[in-house]
Amino acid sequence: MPKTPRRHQDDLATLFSLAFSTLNQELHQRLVELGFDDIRPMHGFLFQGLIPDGATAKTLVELLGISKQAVSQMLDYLEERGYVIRRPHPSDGRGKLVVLTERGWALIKAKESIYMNIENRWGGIIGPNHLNTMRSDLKQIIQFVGEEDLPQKLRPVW
Amino acid sequence: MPKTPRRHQDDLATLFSLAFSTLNQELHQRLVELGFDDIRPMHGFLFQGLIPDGATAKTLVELLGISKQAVSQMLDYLEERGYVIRRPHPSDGRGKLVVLTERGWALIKAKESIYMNIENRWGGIIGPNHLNTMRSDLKQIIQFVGEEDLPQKLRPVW
DNA sequence: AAAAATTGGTCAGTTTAGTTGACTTCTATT
DNA sequence: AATAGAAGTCAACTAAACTGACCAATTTTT
Repeated sequence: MPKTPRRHQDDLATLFSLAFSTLNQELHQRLVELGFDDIRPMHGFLFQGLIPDGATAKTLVELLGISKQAVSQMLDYLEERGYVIRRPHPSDGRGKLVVLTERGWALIKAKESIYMNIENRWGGIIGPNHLNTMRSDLKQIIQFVGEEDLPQKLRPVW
Repeated sequence: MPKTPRRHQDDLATLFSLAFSTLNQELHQRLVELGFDDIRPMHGFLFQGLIPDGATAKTLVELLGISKQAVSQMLDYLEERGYVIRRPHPSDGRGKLVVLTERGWALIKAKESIYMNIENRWGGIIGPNHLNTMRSDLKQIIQFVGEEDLPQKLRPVW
């Protein structure tokens, strides 16, 4: 009896999920090698919200689509480890402005360089044109769906 | 001062994540409408492992990339709710064979029909050719990476 | 200008979904 | 027959989200 190992399906949901997982595994593996061993996948989405001039927790809540308490906990974690600092908000006494520290910026740079490397390699597999087409197709779909279904929150994770 | 709402980035990781999230939100929203209100996203990957003739927990562990105890808990959950049953394994007294019930199959059919509908709509946005190209490009990349980095586990979530 | 409602954020406790460790039963290897 | 390995479960723990209650500052209403 031939051993036919169970293969993953090829519906889009599975493909997106595996592609994302692949990217993230390599990213975080390399970040660990560079000394960023305390960063979890979800943090990446938060960091993007802080570029370039920081953000309030409120903004991050909207971006991530999670509760404000969850965001606050993530910020505690990242502040303890020196990636961000919370400063009083310049114009709103209730709020705080979260900004990147030097270490936070170093992480961003490292992330960008790693992604660039991966995308180049992927371009080698399917060709740069296909990769660019994929990117713009995905952007189109996400934009379309985002406009169509305003009520539902579009969050980076499920 | 113009209100410039924070937009998502367009690196591939973000795009994959948003695309996946979009698919999953619509899928689960519709499943709830059809009465499948107790299914969580991760369950989908498990169900795929049960098509067509069931599987052992061991196989599911390899497919999902999580601990066997976690798989066992998921199976408890799904068995309680009538989606699967655990039968003694026909040839290995230690093992059990997990198979889909009628309700389990009904869920699979519903899922397939919903995905087909979504993919058709997406084909309308970027064109069917682009959608097919995207699918085959993703398959190529995942296959390539999977062969290259054998040690690391390729799991459907992070 | 005072009162009321809203907003940004935190504190505390809970839930969900995974983890590890210890164990039982059955199988495979000597 | 003895022992090592594999499939699966039980129990306890952890990570990361959640909800509810609350405080302080701001904005709106009267």
